[in-house]
Amino acid sequence: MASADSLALVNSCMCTNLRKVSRLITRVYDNRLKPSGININQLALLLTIDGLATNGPPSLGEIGDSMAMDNSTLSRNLRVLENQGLVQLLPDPNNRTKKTAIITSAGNQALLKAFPIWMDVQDNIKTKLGEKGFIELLELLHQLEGILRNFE
Amino acid sequence: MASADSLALVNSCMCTNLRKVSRLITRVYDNRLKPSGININQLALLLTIDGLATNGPPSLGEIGDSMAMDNSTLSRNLRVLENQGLVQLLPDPNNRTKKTAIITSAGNQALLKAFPIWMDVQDNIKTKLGEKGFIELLELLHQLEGILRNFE
DNA sequence: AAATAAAATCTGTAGATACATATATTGTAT
DNA sequence: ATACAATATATGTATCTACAGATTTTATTT
Repeated sequence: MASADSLALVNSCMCTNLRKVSRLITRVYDNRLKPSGININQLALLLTIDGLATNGPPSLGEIGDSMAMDNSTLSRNLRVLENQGLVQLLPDPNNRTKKTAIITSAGNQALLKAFPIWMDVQDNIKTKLGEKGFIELLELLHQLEGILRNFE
Repeated sequence: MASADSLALVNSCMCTNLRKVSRLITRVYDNRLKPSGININQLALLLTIDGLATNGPPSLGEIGDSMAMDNSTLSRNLRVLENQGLVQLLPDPNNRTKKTAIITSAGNQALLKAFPIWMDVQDNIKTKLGEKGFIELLELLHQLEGILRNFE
């Protein structure tokens, strides 16, 4: 290829940039969340389960849809939380192919311990990026998410 | 927690959103790139190696820095490319602790095969998001990258 | 009612990610 | 020149990611 242009190319790739920033920001959040015993992925899982629980415990499918996470990935990620005693997986009484997830009291404790740390990191980034840029970035990510969810 | 708020919370988390969109966009790119034999991570690696090669083959450390990828991760990702015969890892003659990476002819062929596909997906997303939004998003990601690289 | 299709979850396999630690080399201080 | 510190890469371990295919149950068709 053309050596000189390759860096400019990869620097303009939406996918590569998202992956890179995703790596960077995950390290920052995970590092800060360490004292809480859970990482940002596990925090997001717990919050999603909690958020979807208004009409009974959500099924794995619902959780996976909400997080845009492959069901096989979700299955294994929930296994980790289950082994840590933070969630419990129960069969759906109305449909034996389905399984539902509920947060244990230990899970709720982890959530409460992680929350203020999350808030602190989030605010820190918001300050550094500026409120306007922060909101703009979230909005663009939501737009892109919609596009990618219906990509051909 | 407060069930109703949890979804709003996770929906406003910069890290969670970046991770989610990163999953989604990686699936789209990887799916399209399948005929080329390499995925978007491998394409980014090859382009970075190529881009850094202006003054001789780059060391693993340089590549990892450029991609904001942990060196242990990079080491394993390069192993995959090496096993596929797309890159070659050579000892640095000036420093025996260092290793440098060069792209093989098979690697260049993969690159040339992947490039038009990459361009097509990239243009497709740019059209759907709008040129303005696309550029804005890239700019905000670059800003955030700078912030995260120097986070305390 | 039996056969077929569809849906939900799990497993096999493979790659991506990073922290902690080990190993080997280079650089520095005494 | 030797001892010590710093640098670069690799390995152990664990988690995250997803495609393909298997299994079980539910829904539909005939």
